[in-house]
Amino acid sequence: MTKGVAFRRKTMRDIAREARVSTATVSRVLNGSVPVNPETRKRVEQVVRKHHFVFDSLAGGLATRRSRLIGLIIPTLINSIYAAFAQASQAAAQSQRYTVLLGVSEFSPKQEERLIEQFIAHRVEALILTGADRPARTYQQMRRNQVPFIITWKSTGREDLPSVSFDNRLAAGQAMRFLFERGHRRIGLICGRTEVNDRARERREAYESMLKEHGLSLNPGLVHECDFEFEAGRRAMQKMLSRRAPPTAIFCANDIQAIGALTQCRAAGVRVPEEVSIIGFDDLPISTFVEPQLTTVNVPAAEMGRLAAESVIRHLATGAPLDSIILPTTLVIRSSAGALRSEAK
Amino acid sequence: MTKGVAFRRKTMRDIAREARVSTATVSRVLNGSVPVNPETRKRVEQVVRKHHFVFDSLAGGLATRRSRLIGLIIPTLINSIYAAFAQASQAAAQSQRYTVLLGVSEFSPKQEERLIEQFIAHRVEALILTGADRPARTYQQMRRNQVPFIITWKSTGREDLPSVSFDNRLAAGQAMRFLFERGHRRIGLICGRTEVNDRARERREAYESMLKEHGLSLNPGLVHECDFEFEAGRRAMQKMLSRRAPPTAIFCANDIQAIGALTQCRAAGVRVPEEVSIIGFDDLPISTFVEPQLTTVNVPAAEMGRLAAESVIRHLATGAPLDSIILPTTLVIRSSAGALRSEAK
DNA sequence: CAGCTCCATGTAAGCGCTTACATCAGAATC
DNA sequence: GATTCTGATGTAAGCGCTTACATGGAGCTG
Repeated sequence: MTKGVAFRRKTMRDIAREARVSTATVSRVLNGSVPVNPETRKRVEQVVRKHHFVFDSLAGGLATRRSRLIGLIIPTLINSIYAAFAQASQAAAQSQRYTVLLGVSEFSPKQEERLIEQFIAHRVEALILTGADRPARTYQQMRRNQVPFIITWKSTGREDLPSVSFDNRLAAGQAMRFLFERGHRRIGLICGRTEVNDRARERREAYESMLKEHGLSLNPGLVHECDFEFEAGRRAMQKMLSRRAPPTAIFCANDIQAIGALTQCRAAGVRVPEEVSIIGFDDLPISTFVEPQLTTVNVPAAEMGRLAAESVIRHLATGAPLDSIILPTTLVIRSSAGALRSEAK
Repeated sequence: MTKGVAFRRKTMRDIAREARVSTATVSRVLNGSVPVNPETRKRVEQVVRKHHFVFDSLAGGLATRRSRLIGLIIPTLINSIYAAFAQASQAAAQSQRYTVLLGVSEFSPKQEERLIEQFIAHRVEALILTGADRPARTYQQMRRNQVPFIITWKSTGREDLPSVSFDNRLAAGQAMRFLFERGHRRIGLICGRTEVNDRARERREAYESMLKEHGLSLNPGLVHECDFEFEAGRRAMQKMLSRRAPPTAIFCANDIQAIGALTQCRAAGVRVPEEVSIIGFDDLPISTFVEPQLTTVNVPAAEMGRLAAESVIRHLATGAPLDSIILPTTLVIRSSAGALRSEAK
């Protein structure tokens, strides 16, 4: 592996020497910005190819103050809805010759802050973030360093916090409305941990305010916050079912937990949707491959990822302001939720 | 956003001036390598904090020829087994102060090659790759640029292609052996596209050679290659079931397709495992949340991701050779596969 | 007290690019 | 033929770090 002499990659200087031009000309050929005599160009290109010259983005970035790097920070990849989002972002960035730095915060603001600082040190040109919930210090850090950022998965409604998202409240409302319209009143909620997840918080708020709207009081025993794991959803459902008056419907603020809940019903011999309706959130591909098929709220994860990257790149290229986008969500009615049966209440 | 004057981040020079030391001393304080007088150190640290100085990795990398960047290239994030792998890699890199460049190749060697070149331009210190199937040119490109790489998800058995993986053949063999031991002889295979996926190829080879070992001839109608989608698995199963003599067992080379297959059985009223046994591969979290629970081969995705990153970083730090690791896999017996019933044959 | 060590710090030359500015040959103008 | 213009190219000063080497003062030694 190690040669006798220290290894040195070819530099533009080497290319320049061999092509008998200056490094400036090599740079011009490579960037194709300024016109270069076709003969010279050809000569340079030949030498570049001959030596498999690879441009040094570190040096280039240092000189131009443009790294062609974008930072993407998500809370987890385990929930495949974020994976779909990340993949779409990466693809969009890639297609514009940007490279993605990936950070997984694991729902920890500390961890996220560390990632952001690290990414800024690497001179990312922009950041794509999940949710808006972070200390003011973190926002200052980005502003101070003039790093544009865009928030995803949560619509901020604030000029100074541009976002590409859907409306979590509205989306959760679609699910809850469905249940109310079908006659359900004793409705449980299973959702993510609201103290570290503002998307879950908004969905929970929608749940609570819809209850209030219908003159129902909040029953804390009907609300379970837990991790994004099938097993957590299952356990939450188990607790709900063991109540003297179990809910007739459950709104799960994500499909992972919904599938956990569904599984528990099956294990407990509780029929879905006859005895209890379950409604999910995300519309994961798996949701049509469980029994019964999951009624859920479709969220445009991939589109959001793509748009976030495109929008931030457009901003970098044109200086156009980063404005917020709100994408629609749709309730996908399948079989896991239905009308309240008389015998259930 | 835009100030009157062009924005300039604080540089080490600014810090040096204000702390009345040279940039060399600032650098020494920041890196903590060379001893610095405690008073001087404190003074510098104060100024650093006061101005929220952020180190410039581009400049630092240019000077040291070490970017603290690692490239991670996977075929997809949609199959959550790769997501788990990627997340573990990222976490391990993060914990050693490395940053991950993420590339998703979508099973395209062209795309992968582009990513690799781009990553080399960004001066990644190492690459973590999926599978060993790529043109010699791509390997040359990495070697020419002295970028160490490690192959994952496939054990190469070659010194010059270090890998952190499990043995796909062995693992697939575990599944097949289980079926043989339970009396199955007409066994179908559903797997990924072997022309773009050498992991799938190895699993298919194991399937074929186990058939041969048992004196069985390969029936092409019993083999389906398709994408990593539930729906693709479902369709493949549909075709199998519509045969005049459907297989009594199916080996699915990944859980996604296995779950698709399972779903199709349910839809077609074919009981699993009574009428047909289904065995998966990956042991995704979802596999215990489907009905019946999936018998599958557990692969150490997260551990592999972590080890790949750690091993490559150790190599960078110590120069220790990158040697290959083979991790064990285990067959997890649940309910979707069972003994051949007499009436089935 | 000359000579030596040792430690903390400074000096300055890069790292591999970009780009403002200078240069220069040839074409065009008068 | 002198002047001006134009287009292609070169020159060289950075970009913000690191680090080999130089420096200089303090503390020892004999």
